[in-house]
Amino acid sequence: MAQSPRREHLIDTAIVLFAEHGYHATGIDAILAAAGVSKKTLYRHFRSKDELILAALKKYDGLFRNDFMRQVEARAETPRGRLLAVFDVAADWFRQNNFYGCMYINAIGEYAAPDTPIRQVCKEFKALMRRYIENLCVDLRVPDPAGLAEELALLLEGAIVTAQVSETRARAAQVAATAAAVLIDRATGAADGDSGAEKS
Amino acid sequence: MAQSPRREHLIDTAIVLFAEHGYHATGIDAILAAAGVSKKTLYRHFRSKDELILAALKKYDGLFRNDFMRQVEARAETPRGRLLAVFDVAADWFRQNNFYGCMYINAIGEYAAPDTPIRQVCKEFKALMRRYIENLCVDLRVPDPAGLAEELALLLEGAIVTAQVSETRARAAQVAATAAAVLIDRATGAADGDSGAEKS
DNA sequence: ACAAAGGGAAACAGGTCTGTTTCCCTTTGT
DNA sequence: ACAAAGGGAAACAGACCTGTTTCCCTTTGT
Repeated sequence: MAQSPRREHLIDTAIVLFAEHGYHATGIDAILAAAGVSKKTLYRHFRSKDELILAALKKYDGLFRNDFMRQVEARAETPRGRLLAVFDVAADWFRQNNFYGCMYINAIGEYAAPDTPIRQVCKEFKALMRRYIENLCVDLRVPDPAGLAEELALLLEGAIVTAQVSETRARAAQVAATAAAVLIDRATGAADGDSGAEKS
Repeated sequence: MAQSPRREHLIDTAIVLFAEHGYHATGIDAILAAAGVSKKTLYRHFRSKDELILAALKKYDGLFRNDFMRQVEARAETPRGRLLAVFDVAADWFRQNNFYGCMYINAIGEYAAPDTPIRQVCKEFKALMRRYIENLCVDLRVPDPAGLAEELALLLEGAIVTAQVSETRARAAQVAATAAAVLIDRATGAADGDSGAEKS
């Protein structure tokens, strides 16, 4: 199925190293040594390092989103439950000892030039994540699902970055989940003039 | 008095280049050429490139936070107004054509190793920003000012990152402001839904 | 069994990186 | 005016970068 097992292995190795050390700081030789493969093989499959970076970002996009959605859907049935589960899954992600933030955010930080393929892939990833959240919001039947999705996506991004910088990473996801619950409640219940202090 | 005008000019130039191109991708020579200064001068003032990076991050921390707070305080008088003004100021920041995201987030992306001085400076910056927001929340006299500050700080981080990736950058700040108003209302126990998210 | 392709190891080319040093020309203090 | 320091230009060292090429050994198809 895989075009070439060596090609895939190379991409998988590159994903790990790029995630941990960044893109400029990760030399070709480090990837080759980690993958146990020679330069000749690399340049048979990829024209340049940039092409390998692109392939890594594209493959990780599929892997990550697929895994993420699968976990969210395994944790809750209702739309509201799933929206909150997003932040539980994020918390698990943050707790991994090989968590180095979002590969795409980090990539954008190193490749700021507009209209490059790398930026394009990063934008697509973020758009697809936001769209996934939006689909959950649509199931919620709120008046403005896109608006709520934008807010929740913002919280998720903030949690990712805060977890990356912070010492206590899971805390970021918890804070985001708390705020998300408030925003969801407001979008679903508080449309009419409900002034009752109904506690969570 | 600045210790040395050349030293400061070097740091200022480095800030601009690091912000736009990142840290590994910005060579010493590029900074020297942009500053119109020779290597000898650089290595008279800094032992290494890392030390220059550190000096740039430390100086920018002061410049940015000072400017940010000044603008927030110029825009509103009340605690609530100032909390919302945070996102207006952010919107103006995002609109600048030399906006390349947060220098500290980008730095963390390139320097993931724990317990390095660079990471330390980044953590301190984020902590100081969060503390500034927390002080505004204390003035709001909400039951849990620290908790609200964490949520608002998360929104701000999310807005920064989203603006960095997105095409329509000011939109990110607007979404964050909308969500922030909801969170603030909830924390203050605002009776009805729309209690005016005006600034000024 | 034997030819053809795959691929590892390593040399190599040409750049760029950080950091040092040399030479020489300003500027400045006295 | 004159010595001392500051600092520009540029060569240099040594390392690392990407990407190419050569040589040789394995694997595989027939």
